Amino acid sequence: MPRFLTPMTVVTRFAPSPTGFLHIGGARTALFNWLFAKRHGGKMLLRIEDTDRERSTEAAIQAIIDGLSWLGLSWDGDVVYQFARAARHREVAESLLAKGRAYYCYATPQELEEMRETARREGRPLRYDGRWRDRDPSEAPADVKPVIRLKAPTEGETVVEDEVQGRVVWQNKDLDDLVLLRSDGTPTYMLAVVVDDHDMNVTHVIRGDDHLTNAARQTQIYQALGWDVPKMAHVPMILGPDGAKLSKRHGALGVEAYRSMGYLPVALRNYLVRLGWSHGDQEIFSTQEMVDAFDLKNIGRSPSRFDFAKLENLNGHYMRQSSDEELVEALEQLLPELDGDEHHLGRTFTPALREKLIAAMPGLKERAKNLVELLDSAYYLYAQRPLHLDEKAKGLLADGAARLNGIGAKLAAVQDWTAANVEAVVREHAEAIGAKLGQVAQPLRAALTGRATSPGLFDVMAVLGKDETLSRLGDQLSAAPAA
RNA sequence: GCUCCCUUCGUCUAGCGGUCUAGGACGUCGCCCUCUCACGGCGAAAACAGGGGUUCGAGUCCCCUAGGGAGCGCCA
Repeated sequence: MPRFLTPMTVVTRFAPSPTGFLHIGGARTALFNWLFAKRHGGKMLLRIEDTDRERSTEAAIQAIIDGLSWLGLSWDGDVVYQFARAARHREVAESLLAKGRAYYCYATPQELEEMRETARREGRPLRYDGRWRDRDPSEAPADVKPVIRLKAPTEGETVVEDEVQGRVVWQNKDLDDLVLLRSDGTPTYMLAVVVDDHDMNVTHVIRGDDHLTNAARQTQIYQALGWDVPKMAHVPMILGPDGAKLSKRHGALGVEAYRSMGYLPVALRNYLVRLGWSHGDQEIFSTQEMVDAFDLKNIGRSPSRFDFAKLENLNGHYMRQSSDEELVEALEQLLPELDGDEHHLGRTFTPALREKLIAAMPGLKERAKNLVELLDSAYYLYAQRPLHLDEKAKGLLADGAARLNGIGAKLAAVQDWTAANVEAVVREHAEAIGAKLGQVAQPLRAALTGRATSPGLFDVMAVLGKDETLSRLGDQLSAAPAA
């Protein structure tokens, strides 16, 4: 049946190895796979590559799943655990053996190490020399358990038509006979990926370009098996801010770290999608817009650096865009993740505080770049009297307390405590003493919030309420030396 | 060492041979708004790694050099 009558369903997969957290590069790879699948009405599968039994951990699997969930990247069907498919992998390796496309190799690890060492010393390529490729099995040492190696072509070339990198060509003489099955009968990554991608009907392999060389070797396995090679797209890596490889030491954080730093998933997605991919001059993408616009063609081929400043900017944008309720909700969810609890907020907000937060949120969200800052900037809402003033606030008050003389009584006379009404009183007071509004507003802000910056002063007073405002004012003025 | 990939403002990028005196965004700086800080508005500085070709014409194509990156495991 012609292909155009049976449109191929796009199937992508995200295939992390559970040896650590979901780092930022992996998160972007997952995002790209997810977007591509969504764009084409296909599916994204999740496969955990846990064939390295030594290094795979349950905690890492959980971290990956949590990270994807937090980012809002859902996968289709059940999670596939690669190790569980070992029998199938072995079967495929043996079928290759039967077809004469693979062979037993009895070289020991020590032997291999010597081989590499010699090659290194003599400046030759570090490749397996094929010493068991055509050797008669009767020569096999009885005490060595063999591995199965692919009998790779020695002439001609292997070509990968990459959706991002273009046509990439290797000379077969440069590629050696890779191990398919270890001596303990478990599959290597190289074999497992090919078999799993094939069995899972994966149509598009989108992954980091650290796999580009692997793509050539995997192509050889596909060819030996007589299977179709899926389309491949190798996306450039994300480097640290200094251009160096992202390592544990700088920048290589798990996505949960970004959550703890107060970034919104929607902002991280937007930041990540523009790292390596572009759509003309567009910078801001709703999730739907990303899905509609995403393609492989516009993924660049050069590596990019991670830039916190831009992430912050985007995060600020999405915070301003969020509803007040959503932000209070997000703050509450962040509470358990903050180190220490310097403000004794506990793990949830009291109903009264929640109400104040929502009321003050329009002014607060304009001023914060992440949720941690947002919570901190709301200090004046949950601070206990008497307020602890920071250095700048102390300075403002020391300088301007005198200009506040008498303002308490005027404010106490306000009947209907609204932002507009208190503003009128404060302006009047400033005028009466011959001061500019700022000269009164700043010390007042210091007294009421403990900080030199805050949302608009009259909004602050309105949210605080008359009693609390007057009490805080009284605390600071009575504590200050008489002017 | 060998193989492969990459190289436009500080950063992310637009550019798909002429419309490029190279555009946008973040960041930086200045001005405006203003009770502070933000937000918002306006404006500025800021890049085609270097060298050879090809072409009437090159940021765009080819080659070399330099600089980055990846891989070369019975890790994934």
